[in-house]
Amino acid sequence: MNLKELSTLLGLSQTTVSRALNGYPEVSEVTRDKVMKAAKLHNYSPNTRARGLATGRNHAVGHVIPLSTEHEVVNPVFTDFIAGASEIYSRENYDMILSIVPDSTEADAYRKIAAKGSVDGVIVHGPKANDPRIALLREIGMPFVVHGRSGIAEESEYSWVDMNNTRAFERATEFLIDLGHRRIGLLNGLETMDFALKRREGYRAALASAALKEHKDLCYSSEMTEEYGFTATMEMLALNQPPTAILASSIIVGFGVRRALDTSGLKIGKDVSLIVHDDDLSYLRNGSNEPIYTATRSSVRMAGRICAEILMEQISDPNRPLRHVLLDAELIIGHTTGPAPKD
Amino acid sequence: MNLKELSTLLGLSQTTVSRALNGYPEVSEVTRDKVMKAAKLHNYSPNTRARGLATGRNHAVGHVIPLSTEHEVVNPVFTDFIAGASEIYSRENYDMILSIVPDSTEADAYRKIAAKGSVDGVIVHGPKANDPRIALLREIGMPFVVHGRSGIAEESEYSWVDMNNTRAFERATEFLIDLGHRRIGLLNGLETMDFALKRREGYRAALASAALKEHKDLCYSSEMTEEYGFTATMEMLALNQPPTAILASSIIVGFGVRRALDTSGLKIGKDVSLIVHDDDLSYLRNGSNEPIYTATRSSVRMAGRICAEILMEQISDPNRPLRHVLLDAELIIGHTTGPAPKD
DNA sequence: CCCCGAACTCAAAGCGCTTTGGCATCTCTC
DNA sequence: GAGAGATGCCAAAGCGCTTTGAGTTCGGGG
Repeated sequence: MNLKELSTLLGLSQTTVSRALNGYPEVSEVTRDKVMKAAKLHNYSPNTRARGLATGRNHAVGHVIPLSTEHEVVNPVFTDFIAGASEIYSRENYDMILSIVPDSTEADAYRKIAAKGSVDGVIVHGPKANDPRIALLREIGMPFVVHGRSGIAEESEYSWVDMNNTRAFERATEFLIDLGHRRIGLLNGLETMDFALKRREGYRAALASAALKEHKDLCYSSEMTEEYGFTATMEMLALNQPPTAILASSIIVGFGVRRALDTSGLKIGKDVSLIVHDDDLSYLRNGSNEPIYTATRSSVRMAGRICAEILMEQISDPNRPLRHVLLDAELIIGHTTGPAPKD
Repeated sequence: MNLKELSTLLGLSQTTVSRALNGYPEVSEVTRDKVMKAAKLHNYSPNTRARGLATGRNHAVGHVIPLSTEHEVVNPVFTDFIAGASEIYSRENYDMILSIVPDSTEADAYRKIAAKGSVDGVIVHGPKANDPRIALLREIGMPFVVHGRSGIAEESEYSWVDMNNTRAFERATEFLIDLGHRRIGLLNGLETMDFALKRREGYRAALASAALKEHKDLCYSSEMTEEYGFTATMEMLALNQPPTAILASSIIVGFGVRRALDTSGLKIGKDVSLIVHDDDLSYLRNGSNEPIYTATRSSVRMAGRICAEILMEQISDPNRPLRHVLLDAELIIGHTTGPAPKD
């Protein structure tokens, strides 16, 4: 069923039917009603391509996922993020187009997306420490929102939604220091990524203000897998002076830490304390009533919602001022932290 | 840059340029070359909407994710699946459109997608025991591939890619029985889902052929979270006759089981054995060299690739015969199983 | 030297929609 | 009762592409 068919069926012109459906005032309520009913009855939805072609609007946004050899953004965090974003999209009747592109061809991919004109805006995932995509998108002139930030310099020049990574990890480290811990391991994410750098800074700041020095052999940086948590922890435990506390960059890494401690016969929260960062993932809840892990928590799903909302805003009116949202993580106390053991 | 601009720039007609770009034989190699170069230089990509309108082909496939109150398909398994699928899509230059729709309006959503004509085919995720979507899509006449199956009756009438869930869980159960276990807990997924039902069948079959009876209080069914694994295990351990082995439907559930055993001071693989199903998720690897958990393993990412490939086939030639792919899970032996403890 | 087919190229139609500008018809107002 | 302004509807253009059917050019055989 297309417009033409529907309109001949109704004995009206295409114009009138189109206007009726799109809420233009030039059509009487009676007619509009008739049209609406007929549309529903015959299951008519305007063809998106044609509509897009005519209006220049796609009702679609793009999520470009760099597929790199070193870092996979298609991860559980990403999943929850898009779950959040799509809540907004479905409300606004927008489609979400996912392109997973090898990061070698990423710049091209963005240009191509712009040229193909199939989306009205994009969301940038997993910004690196100094990410060329931002300049690129500004140059192209397509509305975009970054999940995270990239470098400090021009962060006022694009819209972003970020968690306060620095503060979160600073706070977590302070908490451990207050508990008497002096040797604190950091299982960070890949430090090519902006968020990981910021977390590192926070960790460092807390140590510094307690006049503690950072030990190189207690600081790890890698893709955030369970295996990583396990291996790194085992390595640290084998040191002459193993850490009494560990800060893990995700709950999955935390699982690995737990396994390593179990394997080594150490009691979590007693022999070794653990704080994880908890993205509040729907499938990896940190306890339902009561938290299991002591954690810095910030819902990535929420971040997805906010990003999407800002992008919608930006699309509907490109002249809106840029938006910057900094979400604070809360420190929640679970069963994996305790006072530093005396030796 | 659009076709018109590009062609005047080259001093050629739009037809010629279009043909040159699309590989038609009516254009000389010299011309084609010039056109190609210019297109690359000026970063020209044909507008997808216009192209779609003209050809009726979108170069896009849809993934419809039912968002239900009881079951979230946006889960880590889904993530790896689309990572696999998109490997194929990006190779074939297809877009992936994700729609997350409330499952109450799901039927409508499919009709609407068909009517809007923005995709050439769809992949059906998370089929329920008897899923109406399949009949619906056949009626609509849009190419589709199901990840999983739905009921036994007409499974020859649509394309699907599934894991042999029944066999996998039968084999795992047999393995535990061979180790001497008699009380085997099952932490299944939601048994409204087809895959979970099939797993249950396999479990049941193995028990039956060993002349063991199924204990209701050892069989759980729920969304596959860590919390679920923990809670259910704690409950079972509190029984008069707790299980000596547990079968968990995912590695995440397995994490919960591990935590429950730790909490209870029980040694995994000794006091209680554990087999998980391992979807070989990139972020939740079951060990890199050597498996950690004893598991039935089948790569969901691979399933994604195969689904996508079949769908591409089906789209390019709707008359291709339907395809049915049944992937067998391998049983891999990790450190979480051992002979049943004597009491 | 001419004609014919091969090799190219082109103008124009059409995909399904929105939107501009215009045309009836109808209702007031003076 | 006529002109002005609403009101409700319509025809047609145009979005950027593909594709049909119709040229145009060129080289080679008769």
